[in-house]
Amino acid sequence: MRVTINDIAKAANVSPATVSRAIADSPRISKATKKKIFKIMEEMNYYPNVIARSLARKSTNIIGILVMGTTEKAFQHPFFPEILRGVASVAYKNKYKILISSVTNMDEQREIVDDLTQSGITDGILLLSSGVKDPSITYLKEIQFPFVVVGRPDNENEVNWVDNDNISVGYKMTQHLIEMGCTEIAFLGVDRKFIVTLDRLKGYKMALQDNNIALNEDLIVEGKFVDDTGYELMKNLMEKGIVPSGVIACDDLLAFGVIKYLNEKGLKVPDDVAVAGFNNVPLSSYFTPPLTSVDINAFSLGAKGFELLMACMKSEYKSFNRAIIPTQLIIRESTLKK
Amino acid sequence: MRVTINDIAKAANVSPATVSRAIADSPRISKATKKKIFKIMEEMNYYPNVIARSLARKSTNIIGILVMGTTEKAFQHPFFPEILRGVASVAYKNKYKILISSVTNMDEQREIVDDLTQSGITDGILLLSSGVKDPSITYLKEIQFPFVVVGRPDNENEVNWVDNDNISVGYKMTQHLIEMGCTEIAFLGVDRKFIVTLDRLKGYKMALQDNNIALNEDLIVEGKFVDDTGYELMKNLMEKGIVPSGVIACDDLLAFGVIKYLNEKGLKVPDDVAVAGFNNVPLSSYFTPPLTSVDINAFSLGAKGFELLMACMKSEYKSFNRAIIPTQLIIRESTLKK
DNA sequence: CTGAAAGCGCTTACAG
DNA sequence: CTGAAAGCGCTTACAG
Repeated sequence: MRVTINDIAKAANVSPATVSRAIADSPRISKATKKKIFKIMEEMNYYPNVIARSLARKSTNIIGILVMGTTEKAFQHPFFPEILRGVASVAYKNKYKILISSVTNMDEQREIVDDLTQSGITDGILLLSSGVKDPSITYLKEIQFPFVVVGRPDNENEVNWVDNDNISVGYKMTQHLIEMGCTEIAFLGVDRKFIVTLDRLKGYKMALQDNNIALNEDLIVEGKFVDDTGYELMKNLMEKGIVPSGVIACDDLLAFGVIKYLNEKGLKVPDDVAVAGFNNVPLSSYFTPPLTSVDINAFSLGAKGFELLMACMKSEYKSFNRAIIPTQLIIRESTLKK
Repeated sequence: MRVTINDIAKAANVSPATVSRAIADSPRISKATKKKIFKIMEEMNYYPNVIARSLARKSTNIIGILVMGTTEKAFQHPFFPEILRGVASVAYKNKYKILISSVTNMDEQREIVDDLTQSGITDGILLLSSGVKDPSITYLKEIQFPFVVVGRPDNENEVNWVDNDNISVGYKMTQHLIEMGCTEIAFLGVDRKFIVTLDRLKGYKMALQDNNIALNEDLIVEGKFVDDTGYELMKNLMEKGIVPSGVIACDDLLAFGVIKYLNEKGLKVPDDVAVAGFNNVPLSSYFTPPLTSVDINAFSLGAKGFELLMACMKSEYKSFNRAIIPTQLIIRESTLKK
């Protein structure tokens, strides 16, 4: 049998209440008593049962993370583990545990959100997805359950969220390509289900405008966001007879496919076509040529997201907080035209 | 206030015990009573409190996953999310939840294992690491806590584990390179802390022997397993004046670095040097040239790992089970010498 | 087929 | 500074 708080109480000649208070380091217990209790706990190898504690406290110190993996590739994207590392690092320091669920579609997500919130297992939820019109967000707001979205949601003023400034991210990259002399810049991988891609596109458009470059809708290509379909997207574009001088892909993985296709067509990157991605995956620096990208600081997204969630779980005052994580444009050979 | 089993009992004019049994679909409750109870549960929007249930049942239906991320890069490796997907998929079907912890060293791992096992939060543990002389394994065996290791541990006959046959994996790849005409084959990324690298090395040696190729210890290079240090490892090797005709790297990430270095030195892959990796990361097919690798079926590793763990948590009969997940050699241009 | 009661292992308002 | 008691919301052996 495992040793309980009652065993400790008996051995220490105090009440279970006193042991409980000693563990919680209550100022109402004398130092001497605490010391005695801790000694006995040590000797008897006592560990508090967190389930019992959770039931009594009506709080578990567990948060749920929902990873929306629309495709396998999305889930394999290195930026998820990075966000997770960020969350875990802050959570660990604050004695929180992390329950993880990966979901493949919105319906499944709603089901899991339902379970996680109603079963009493989690104190708060972190949504790693920023789907447009996300039903989970509506629901979580409705039941007033603490949650934070990593990724700006569409109702941004009524939700706690953390994200990069993706408009600025798109702007910076476009500006960079323009400075490299590109005028016909294709923008690949716009996925209307993901706000992040729409924001980056918005930044792209703004940069063109600021540089008096006319917008050519043909250069904007919809497609999956995080996937390895860059090859096909580029192929489709060029088979329409369009050969841009620069290509911005919404994710590095797409950019790799783009470069592969260009290589096959005998076009040189960056001299014939400059190519850039976003999210700065670890391999971008090893690609041939090394890929220009934007580091989104996924670790910080996760860490900050958890901080917001903690605030949200603790505070009795309702508010909607947001946090913007800075990004860095990482210029590599793939856009450095001679 | 949330609605409890007692509220349902009152509304249905039965005892809480009956409601509890109805939820558990006990055959001892009449169909009529069940129907009445379910209807009321629905109406009152009742969800069982899993914490209370866990306390009463002394079992939580939560498993803990420990990801050993010795380096950031290791954690970012696409094969972790893939394993996780596999675990999650089977866990979800069986109504298990997943608690995830990432640890950066063995001491931290022990601490977390301690917490996870003693606090009563998890019913079983999945270790995603196969460190040599892992203290957590020793401990888990000692306290007889249900656990499974993904990756063959050194005391393989006293532990439940799932893994690929990494000796065979190393053998297959080496054999392939030999068939491509390579005789001087370098083997990069042997990390004595990771059994998987030692096993692959063993397969390499066996293949050489079977083909009557003398082992040249200079061609075996120790290094980090999952990291982007391939460039340096290859550089060190060649600066000793060694130019192999084939290179096998213990992970695709290393192989990418190797190819980058070879490119810089003006050596053609595969014609001058054939290069292969392991683990078949998503980008391997997009690399220039596309990289020969071995698919380890990470999803299956995870799924099977969880199955073993379930068996281990449920069975009253002690046994040590293992599962071997098949692998596929994926031959791409990087080793296809003309 | 159903219920009363004890129990899971904690916490905490109340009382002293 | 400490304790007795009630309570968190379930489950289950026992009894009928």
